[in-house]
Amino acid sequence: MSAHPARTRDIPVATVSRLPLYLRALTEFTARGIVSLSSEELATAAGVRSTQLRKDLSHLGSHGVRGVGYDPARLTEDIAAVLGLSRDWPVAIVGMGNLGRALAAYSGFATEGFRLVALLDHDPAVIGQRIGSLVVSAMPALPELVRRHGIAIGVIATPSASAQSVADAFAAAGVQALLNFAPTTVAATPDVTVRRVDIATELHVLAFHREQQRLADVGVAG
Amino acid sequence: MSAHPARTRDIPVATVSRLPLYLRALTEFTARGIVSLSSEELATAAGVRSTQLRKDLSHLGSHGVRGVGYDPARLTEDIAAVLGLSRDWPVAIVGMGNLGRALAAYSGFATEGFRLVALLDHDPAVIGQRIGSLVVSAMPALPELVRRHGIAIGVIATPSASAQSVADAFAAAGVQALLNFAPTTVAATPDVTVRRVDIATELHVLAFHREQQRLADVGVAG
DNA sequence: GAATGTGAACTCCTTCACAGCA
DNA sequence: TGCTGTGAAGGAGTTCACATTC
Repeated sequence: MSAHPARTRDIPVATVSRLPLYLRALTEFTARGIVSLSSEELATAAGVRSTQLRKDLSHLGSHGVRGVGYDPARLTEDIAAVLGLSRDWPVAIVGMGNLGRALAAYSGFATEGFRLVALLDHDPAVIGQRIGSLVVSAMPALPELVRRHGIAIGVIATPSASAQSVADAFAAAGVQALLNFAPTTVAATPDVTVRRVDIATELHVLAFHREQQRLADVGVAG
Repeated sequence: MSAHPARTRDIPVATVSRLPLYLRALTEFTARGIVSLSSEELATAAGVRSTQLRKDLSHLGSHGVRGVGYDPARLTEDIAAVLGLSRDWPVAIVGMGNLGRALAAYSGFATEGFRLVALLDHDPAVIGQRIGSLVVSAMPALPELVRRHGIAIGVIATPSASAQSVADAFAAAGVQALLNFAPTTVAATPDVTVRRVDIATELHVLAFHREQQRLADVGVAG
């Protein structure tokens, strides 16, 4: 195994999940024509501390200049490379309810290497419908769609009850990266990465924080 | 300050963010008529280790019986109380694009104490439209809506460019818990809790994992 | 005997302090 | 002098091992 300048291995997950933030902030700076940038400026734009940013970048073999700062264009390229954004990432969404349709129309899929190539549902009333430029397929078509388009990422936008069977169907078809919007946990083998976007949980956490604040206020007052 | 059986203070954030998972799993067990439950069973259903579950519950002053297990109904109440779900949480959504509309139709808001009471947008073409049982209001109406409905949680479903100003408007109106769906970081004073749901970031993290896998495979093969 | 509850060890992440370099 | 890059310290969260209780 040879030494590699930007070994993308052993980068902490916490760091990886912040790289997209840096990328976005960098895009804005680049658009404004900025050609040099301090860690302090970039960190502020991304909503983190400058030490955090520098430590994160150190994991990917840094590209700043001491006493000067960073070149936004260069840094953008380096981060994009680590995230694999130079490749093409075909995406499929299963579940064409309100959320699925909103996601299908979501511009975030169109940018940055992600490309929506298939929409699926198991409801015969929805199958065959045209949503945007795609036609909704039936679930049995999944393996063929995965083969044809090289689908790399599967999005689960079904109700909880169907989430596990959809995850299983994706896994069986060879899709090893899943984004689960259903408010439930899905089990998967270790070779499949599952990330959860859980709106109800976020609301609960917010409620907890407000309740804490209220109790603290009452405690001080009483 | 008196000792309190379930001091909801100093519960780790990580624990709080798992409580909703336990709550969901418990709901299913209760629905099935289960009256006793081991930490192992509940943990499996929630997708965590049993030691993790027991440690989490220990932070809220546990209510299990050694050698026996937990009473789902009792545990549900205790967790719901910690999360403040016995209260009513009026929610407002700003931004009636695809995502905002999907969220407005999202059933998760209806359940568990959350109640959608206001929809807002700054586009005159959208203001006055009826979405579900609500009519879209203009942004200047926000303070009045917050007062009238006691809005506790604000949802930001606008494009990135507007996210900060919407966050500021919520804060100025006294809403101190925000859920931000815009793919950007919003700044807020410490008394305002902001949580981010970032779909693009999740996709990026998944892409990174797949890319890692691919590189590892190539490395082994070559 | 069986399962909970928890101090202690361990791992992971963040922040600090400062060495290194233009 | 100014800002990056990083070892070391500190803090947070998870897992382990086992004492505790029914």
